Amino acid sequence: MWFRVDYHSGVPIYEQIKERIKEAILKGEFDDSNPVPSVRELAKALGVNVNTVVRAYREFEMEGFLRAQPGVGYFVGDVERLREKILCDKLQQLSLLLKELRDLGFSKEDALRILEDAWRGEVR
Amino acid sequence: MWFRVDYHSGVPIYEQIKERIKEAILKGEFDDSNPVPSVRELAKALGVNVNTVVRAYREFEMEGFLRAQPGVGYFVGDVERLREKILCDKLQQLSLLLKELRDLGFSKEDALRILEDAWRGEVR
DNA sequence: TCACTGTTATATCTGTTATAATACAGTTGG
DNA sequence: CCAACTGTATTATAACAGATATAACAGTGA
Repeated sequence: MWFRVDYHSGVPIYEQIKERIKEAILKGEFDDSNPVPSVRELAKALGVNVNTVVRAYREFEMEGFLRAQPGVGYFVGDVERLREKILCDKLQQLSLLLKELRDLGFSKEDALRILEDAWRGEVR
Repeated sequence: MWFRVDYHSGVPIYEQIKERIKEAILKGEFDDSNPVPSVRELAKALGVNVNTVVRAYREFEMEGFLRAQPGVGYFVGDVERLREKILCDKLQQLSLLLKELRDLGFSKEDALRILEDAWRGEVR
């Protein structure tokens, strides 16, 4: 498997799985020749219980980003919608965070400098 | 009391207390004539157990933002250090968030617009 | 048929959160 | 001194979430 779970991070395992699967979907790492791992396969590879993977996948399915096909497997849903949802969430976070910084006395000019730095860094 | 705990938010009560006390300290609402409420007083006012308030105060003390004086009460610690620590944490969040937005294909120009909006809004 | 797939259910263990009830010791003002 | 506050400590209990173990059932496809 391309990642490991961290038992000491305080973050629930099923949340970690959702996060990693989400990243992989966004990077377009899944297709017909390289499908989402089955619940048993992923559980075995990560050394966790099947139910834990099931929970992660089912929550993801309810959010519309995975489709379950009983007897066959899980498949990626609407990637573009996933991207838009994440973008929307992060924009809200950004707006909130900036207001907090402003209230803490942070200057707009310094915030601008951090923004420039972010776009200066290399793209993954 | 100037706030209430939310039993249905999923956020532990002691965390809610820490957050509210932190905000009050930052706003300079505590001094000799208006000290931090005693553990029993706050517990009674919020309708929660003393131990829950104790946990909140003790964790805050270990972070250096409250000083316990047995027999007397709790007092605010180094407010400026608290402000700096929070600022540092939020700047890290900002940097991370901006890089994520960039990787999601968000444009620097749109980010700039959100930044302008944040500093345009009213100050608390 | 066989070996996969997802689905469902039950029971159990663990750690965290919160409560309740005491008890002890330090501080302060009358 | 004493009463009424403070913080501190301990023990027991309950509730809940997270994760596990185990098992069974049904759909798919080579």
